[in-house]
Amino acid sequence: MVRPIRPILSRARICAAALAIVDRDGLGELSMRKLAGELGVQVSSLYEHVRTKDDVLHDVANTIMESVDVSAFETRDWRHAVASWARSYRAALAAHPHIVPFLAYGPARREASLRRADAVHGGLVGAGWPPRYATMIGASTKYLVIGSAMTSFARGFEGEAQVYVERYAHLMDAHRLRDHADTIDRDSFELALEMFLDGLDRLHTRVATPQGSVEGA
Amino acid sequence: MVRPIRPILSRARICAAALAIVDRDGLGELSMRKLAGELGVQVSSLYEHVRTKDDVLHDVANTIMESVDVSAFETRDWRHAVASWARSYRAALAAHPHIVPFLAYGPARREASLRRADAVHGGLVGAGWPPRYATMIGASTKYLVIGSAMTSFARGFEGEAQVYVERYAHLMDAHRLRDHADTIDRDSFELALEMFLDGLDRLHTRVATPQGSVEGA
DNA sequence: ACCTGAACACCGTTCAAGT
DNA sequence: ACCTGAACACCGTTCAAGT
Repeated sequence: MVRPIRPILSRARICAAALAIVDRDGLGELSMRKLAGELGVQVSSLYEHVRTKDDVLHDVANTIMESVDVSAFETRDWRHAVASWARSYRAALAAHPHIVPFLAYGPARREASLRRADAVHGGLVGAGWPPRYATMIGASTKYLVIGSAMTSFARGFEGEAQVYVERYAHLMDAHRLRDHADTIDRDSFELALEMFLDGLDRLHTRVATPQGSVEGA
Repeated sequence: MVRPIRPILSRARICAAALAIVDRDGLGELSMRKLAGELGVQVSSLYEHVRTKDDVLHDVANTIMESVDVSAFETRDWRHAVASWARSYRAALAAHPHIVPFLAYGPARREASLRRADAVHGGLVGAGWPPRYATMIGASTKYLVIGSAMTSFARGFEGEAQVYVERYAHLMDAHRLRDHADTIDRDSFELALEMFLDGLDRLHTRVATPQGSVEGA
């Protein structure tokens, strides 16, 4: 292998390669040695650019979180904003199911997450929600998205489906079953979101301050 | 060390010791060697009783899931049943926060989980919900519990809190902050649950079959 | 500055051997 | 049946050394 004049490695290249491995092989299959191998480099070279494996995963998680769209909070339609944020959030996780456990587990001190949280909170307060409720609505919505992502994407990598396949093998094949599970998951998420928003709608008329009024921090 | 006449090890003892380590040191700190060490035994002895480390963790997860109370579904008050199931479920996870990532990630083919799922589904159908809605309500509630457990218990082991502590060190100490975070999490969970149930209440009057009528499987 | 090669202290799991 | 001790093929991370 020819020694390159310019550096092979960079933080961004390492992050991209790590995401590719996680997406392809799963979170448990990511190792620094494999990562180095795919980049055509020795393991220890990675440590010139990243502090630790955890560091790499945080980078990956940050990248994914950056694709979550919170722009709808710039309007005053809080209901639509929460719904579109939640759907965008869920879609971002669905695009990289294998990393969800890390993303959900790790503390939310990732920059991208904090910035999104600010947008959500600000948007809700701007729409008349008291700050305390804005915080709770943000947290609740996150629960729904994370919970949905965890339980639905976790399924199917191994388990559950097989149980039903064995039991009802004559009824439907695995492929149809997987599609069915995906539909149930999406529908359940949408139902929860709609019911939650319906409930909030009625609460809003009781607790919201008139729009435009100033709220204490 | 004296060689005992009767067996030292058993599946139950291994499971109990594993849970103790996970609760005390965290999921990442559980290793077969440490487990063996605490049981006063060599690593390889464990493999006489369990097939794999994953096997041990599934046992632990099953134990925890067995403490979830679904007895409220024996009544016809579906709203109270869902609420008390959700709270019991969340409490069970709160009692063993470190294992939540495993519990949430692993496919739900654990026996205890499946039996609970049956009780929930049956109870909702008995209360007049069409089977399709019963499935979705069960899934949605699970999302909320898992999401709440993941995001709230994940925080605090490292991260987030520290950020605020550094920033607002003069405002409050870490202890008060942790309490505050716990309160926010509980309140957010309760808000989401109430709003969800409020939404469902109105839906119920539109889609439910008269109680006592027979539903197709 | 960037990468190498060897080493350290760990893993989960297996297996022949002892009692 | 139950446990031991050694081994295998892995980990993440460090560090002196090369260019």
